[in-house]
Amino acid sequence: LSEDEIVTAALELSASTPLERVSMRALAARLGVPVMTIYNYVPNKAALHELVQNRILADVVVPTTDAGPWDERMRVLQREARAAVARHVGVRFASGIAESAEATRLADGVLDILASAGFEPDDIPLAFTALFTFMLGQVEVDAMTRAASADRPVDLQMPTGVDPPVLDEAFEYGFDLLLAGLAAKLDHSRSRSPRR
Amino acid sequence: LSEDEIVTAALELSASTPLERVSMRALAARLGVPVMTIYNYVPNKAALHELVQNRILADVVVPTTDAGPWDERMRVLQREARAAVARHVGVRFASGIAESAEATRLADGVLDILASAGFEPDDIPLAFTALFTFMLGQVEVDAMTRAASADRPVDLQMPTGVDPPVLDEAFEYGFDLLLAGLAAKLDHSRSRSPRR
DNA sequence: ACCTGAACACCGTTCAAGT
DNA sequence: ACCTGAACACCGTTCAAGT
Repeated sequence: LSEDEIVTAALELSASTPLERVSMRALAARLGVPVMTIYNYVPNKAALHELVQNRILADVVVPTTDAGPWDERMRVLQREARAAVARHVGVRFASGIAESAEATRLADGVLDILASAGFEPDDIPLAFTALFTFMLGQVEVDAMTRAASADRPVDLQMPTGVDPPVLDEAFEYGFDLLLAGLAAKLDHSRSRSPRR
Repeated sequence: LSEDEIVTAALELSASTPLERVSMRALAARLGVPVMTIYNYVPNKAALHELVQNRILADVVVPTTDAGPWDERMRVLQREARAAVARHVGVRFASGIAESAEATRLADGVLDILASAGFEPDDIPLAFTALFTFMLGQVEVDAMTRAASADRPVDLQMPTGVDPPVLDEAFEYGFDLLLAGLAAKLDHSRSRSPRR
């Protein structure tokens, strides 16, 4: 038994029940070990969730500076991050998002991209938070949609009938709104102080 | 004892522990009744959460059409909705957001505002989802921040150091990015088909 | 009808005892 | 050292029995 096996088993179980409700007992059963054996590898459930989060985000790469214009790099990064989370059906990040080293790595990636784009130092935390907020909401919306279509075929939680197939498009749409707004701020601040 | 008293007690308890972790037993203790008595008024915990959500959102008003330009009405609505949720420390909306009648009312309000602004029918679900996603993320960010500052004074979950005081500013900033982007789409579609 | 005690089927985690 | 059974202090909810 190893930490890796435990994380893998947790992810497997989270395909059929939300990770937050996978019990240590069920996890142990899956692994074929007594419950308390898990505690030799993982101090508690919160730590397990952090390990799972690290695993999920580990292979999201932050595009290097030479990979294109800042907004394209941002788009790629966010798209990949969202996909990595969405790939695991029962995973949600409601709490403790940045106790994980990988989440910090990605957040730093976003900050680097913003810095390389030339944003005013004052704007960087604001821009970061806007992108972070949207991303968090998107992960939540994705999870809600998956939960809804697991229960009943359709019947989404949005009143009009915003269909699930629209969701990828909606992500791009919303994200583009943010990026376009940020690009406009950048032009504006550049035209006011042309040097640097 | 009444449904109202139960909801009130749940909200009171959620000031010190996250609503999702307020137990029926603790709620009963607070009300000074045996646990099972609650079940005469509320079928289960999920229903209770829905009632709480309705209570919280009930006094958020959707600005009427004569209350100003569409983007200003949208700003007021979202600002008020966020404030209503943020007012209750331990409340989060991760799951089942639109089982509540009040949430549906507000969502319909957003859709009406978008329609009154003159968006193309195809854009409305996308614009709605973008705003909804951001709002959901904001509620989550607010809750995370409150949880973090309850445990330890500072030490936020964002890497750089996005301070809590910045949060209101960040909400306006991100929301403005979305609104500005939407306004631009509106201009664009108007200039292409000038009639209507 | 409305109420509620006891019980059921769960939780995460501590702790002491085993090798 | 590593392992783990038993126990503790909880859960939400069902069910049967009370008025």
